[in-house]
Amino acid sequence: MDVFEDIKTRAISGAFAHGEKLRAEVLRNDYGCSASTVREALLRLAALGLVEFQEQRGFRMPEYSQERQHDITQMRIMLETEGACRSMLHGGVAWESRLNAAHHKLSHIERRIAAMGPTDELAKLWMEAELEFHQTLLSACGSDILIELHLQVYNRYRQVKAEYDRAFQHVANNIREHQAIVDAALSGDTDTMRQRVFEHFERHLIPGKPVNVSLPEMV
Amino acid sequence: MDVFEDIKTRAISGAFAHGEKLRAEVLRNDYGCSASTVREALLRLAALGLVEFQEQRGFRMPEYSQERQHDITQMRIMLETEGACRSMLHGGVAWESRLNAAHHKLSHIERRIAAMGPTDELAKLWMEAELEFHQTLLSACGSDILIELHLQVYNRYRQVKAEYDRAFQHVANNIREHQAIVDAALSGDTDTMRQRVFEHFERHLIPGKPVNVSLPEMV
DNA sequence: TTTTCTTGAAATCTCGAAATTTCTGATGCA
DNA sequence: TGCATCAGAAATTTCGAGATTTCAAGAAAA
Repeated sequence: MDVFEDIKTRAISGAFAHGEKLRAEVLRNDYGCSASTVREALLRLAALGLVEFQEQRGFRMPEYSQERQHDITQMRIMLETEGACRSMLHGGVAWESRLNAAHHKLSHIERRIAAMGPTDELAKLWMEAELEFHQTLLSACGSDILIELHLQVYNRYRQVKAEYDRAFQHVANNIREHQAIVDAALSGDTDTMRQRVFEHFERHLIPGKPVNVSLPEMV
Repeated sequence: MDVFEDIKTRAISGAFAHGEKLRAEVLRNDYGCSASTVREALLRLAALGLVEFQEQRGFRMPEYSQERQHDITQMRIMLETEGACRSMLHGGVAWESRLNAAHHKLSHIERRIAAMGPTDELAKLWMEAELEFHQTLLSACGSDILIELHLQVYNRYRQVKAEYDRAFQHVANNIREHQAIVDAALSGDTDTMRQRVFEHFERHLIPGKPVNVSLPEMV
């Protein structure tokens, strides 16, 4: 079993509480490996910002704060706006159809959740499809590093919103907003895309707090 | 000695060649510690993108390519533009004076290098002062995550440009461009800042390749 | 010659124990 | 009581050895 990947999944999907201490000696029991192996995984997660590390004081999950959520959301807006707009310019029809496919898969799952409520199985599928949709959005941007930084920020966002996600009360909005993003992609108008990406994230910002300043004004 | 910090410094300052293999059993000799400790440091560096890691195949330095340089430069432009403009809006006089101080220190070192050539001692001071200047530029932006991602990208940039830096042929341009950025900060005009940040990095881009699209056009 | 297999060496990864540091809370003193 | 000190316990970090995997060179087969 891949200890790193599994702990990462748990850290992102809310299996650990905000601020919870993560002890290698404890986690090893879940994997039947040594504490050193767990420690190695935790160090890598720390470098990605999913876990906090203090020398001689071990590991713990980041604390929740509204400011952190705002900050991460803001960064997602910035990276996804830039990535989506670049994809629109360079992606061509191949990208548009991949985006359409990713959206189709995601919206299918979201509609099932809206209809029958969120089972564990559906929640897992949703997590995968949601990431895939947003990654597809950026996939034709031509910048490896933009994609890499986005994944880092995306994971932190998921971690912060894990509790919120579990309720799936946003699912109706999500369906609409994702559709609006796909429409913008097909329209070819980057200003519209900017607006749609912003609207998708708007409710996770602290109202009134300033957002991006080097991007054109929104709202 | 802090193995992680020291290997990081070496990886950034060009002590290892592009593509060079990094073996824990070899590096341990430089620090008098066990291979596990070195391995731990390398894993953390890999998570930051300063070293590449392949399972069962160890660690190596990233290969150089013009595309990688362009990509990283582009990301620096994006993050520093955004961070500098936000700092201008929220930083106030305290930020302006810190920026001035950081620039004064940096330009002092750069003038000495221009006059007497780059000694090892001056090169080390320059590395520190250059980072401090650019971090000060972003320091009042109000976004922890923007600052963190910028540091990651900055380090990769330094790594890619380590050879180029050593010659210090750009030092005259640098003095002028840093001054121009400070002037823009004091002018209060964010459009000017955008332009000045872009000009500072322009020569590290691949000519003709598209840059940011969600930011206003430049050049 | 080219390809596949074998085999020994080298590199990587995992492990549990030992060394070090931090935490806890009990004791003594003002 | 309030504060400092000092064990003992617990947690963290380091270590070198052993297990596993990859790499490389030569032999065998096509």
